[in-house]
Amino acid sequence: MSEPERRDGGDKGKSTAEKPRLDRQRILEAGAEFIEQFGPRHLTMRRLGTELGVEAMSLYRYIPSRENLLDGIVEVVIDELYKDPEVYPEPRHGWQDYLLRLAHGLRRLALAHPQVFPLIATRPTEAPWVRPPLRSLRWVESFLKALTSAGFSDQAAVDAYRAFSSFLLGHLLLEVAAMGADVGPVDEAEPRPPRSTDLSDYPLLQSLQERLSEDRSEQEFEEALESLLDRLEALQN
Amino acid sequence: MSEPERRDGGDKGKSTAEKPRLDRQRILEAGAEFIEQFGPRHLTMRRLGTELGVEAMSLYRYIPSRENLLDGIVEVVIDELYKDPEVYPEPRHGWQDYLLRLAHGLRRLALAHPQVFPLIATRPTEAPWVRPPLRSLRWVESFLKALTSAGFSDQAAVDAYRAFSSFLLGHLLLEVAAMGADVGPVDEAEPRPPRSTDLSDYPLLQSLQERLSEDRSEQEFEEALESLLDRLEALQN
DNA sequence: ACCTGAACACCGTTCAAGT
DNA sequence: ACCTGAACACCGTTCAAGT
Repeated sequence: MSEPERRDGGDKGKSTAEKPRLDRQRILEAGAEFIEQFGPRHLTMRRLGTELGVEAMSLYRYIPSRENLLDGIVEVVIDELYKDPEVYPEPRHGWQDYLLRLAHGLRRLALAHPQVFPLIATRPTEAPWVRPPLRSLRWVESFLKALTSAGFSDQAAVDAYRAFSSFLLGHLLLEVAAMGADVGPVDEAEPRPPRSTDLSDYPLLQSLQERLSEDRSEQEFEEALESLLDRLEALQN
Repeated sequence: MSEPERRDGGDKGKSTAEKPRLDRQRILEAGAEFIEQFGPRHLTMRRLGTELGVEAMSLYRYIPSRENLLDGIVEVVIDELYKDPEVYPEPRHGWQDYLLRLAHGLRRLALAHPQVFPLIATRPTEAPWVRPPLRSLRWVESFLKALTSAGFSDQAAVDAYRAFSSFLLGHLLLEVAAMGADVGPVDEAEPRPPRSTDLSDYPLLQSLQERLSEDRSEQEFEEALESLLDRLEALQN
């Protein structure tokens, strides 16, 4: 059986990723990638189609609307949390370890997808009590189980869930914003004018600007997280 | 010189808010109102024009682009903070009182503009260290002055500013989200199907659903705020 | 000086038609 | 079964033209 040339494997040297076939998962992944590259504003059914080597209209066989596309992209991205080996779906070394791992996992996810994260933060969830950035029944269940098993009352577990959510949301949204993420244009041409703000009227800002511009996000995160855990510890019975 | 009738004063009794004249401020206020009514997604140059009794093209005499319109709306809304008599631009009864008033003022503002708040939270600011939800050099200066005057070191004041920002952002974004705000459609027709999620696979959620649906946002806010102040107190020298 | 009509390039989405 | 072409209603934005 000589195989002098395989006829399907040939990549023809096209530089972009090939188009193995259209399906929902592939469209969503391409969408996530597109947003990470150009920002949510530029994601268009037509441009995404082009990206996939297909007419925009073809996407409608797999995705009912642009809104649904965005929701799907958010889902596909947060689903990565399940694949993070550092994050356990149930506590193994106590609830603090569980929460630390979960928090760090979400932070890694946010930093890996700074342009998608604002969508994770602001897209409506399936129920008002399914809060970003967890966004899934499965993780909320996991969270509550971890705490109640550790001796938290039902109410305390719920309170902890809420405090944990808003802590993560605030910190991570600000951290990705500082990376230049936004729901906005990201004008390819001019990557945003240096715009050295006029601080003449703000003496304190002037003298503190350097300090304000330092990136302390990691320390901030760790300290606030630790303080949150202390606070939660007080809720435990 | 008899003046039997003045020719410019007549109001003609039109019922809707009059169109006294087109100007930037009026457009921005109309925009804020529009977003609060229909959601950011529905705000269109053309629809806003119609709302103001004018063709969309006329807006371009005052507003260079839709992006600029959104930024202007955000600005106009946060500027309300200056008009809140409960919020002091400089501390009068100590830094804790100052921070409490500032936090409560921002919460009132968020609750008064639940549809605009996500824009306040996610629109890019003029410098990365000007964080939402304060978003203005003037408030950052005010904040830092309040704390340094109270004996905080420069670094501690900056740390406090960051912690305060992310606390507010997380809490308020989640609170307005629970009110049904989103950067999304708000389909007038169906105000979102009750969508009673299937919880059969999540026993804990099932038994805690009632508790999870309770609105405890005020207590949450107060408790987290108090805990934040405690944390900041530890930074003070 | 201020507003408008017409036009351009681009959207999301539908549907009959092609392969 | 899957993709496309043509079409519709709607955008943001520009600009010459009207009053």
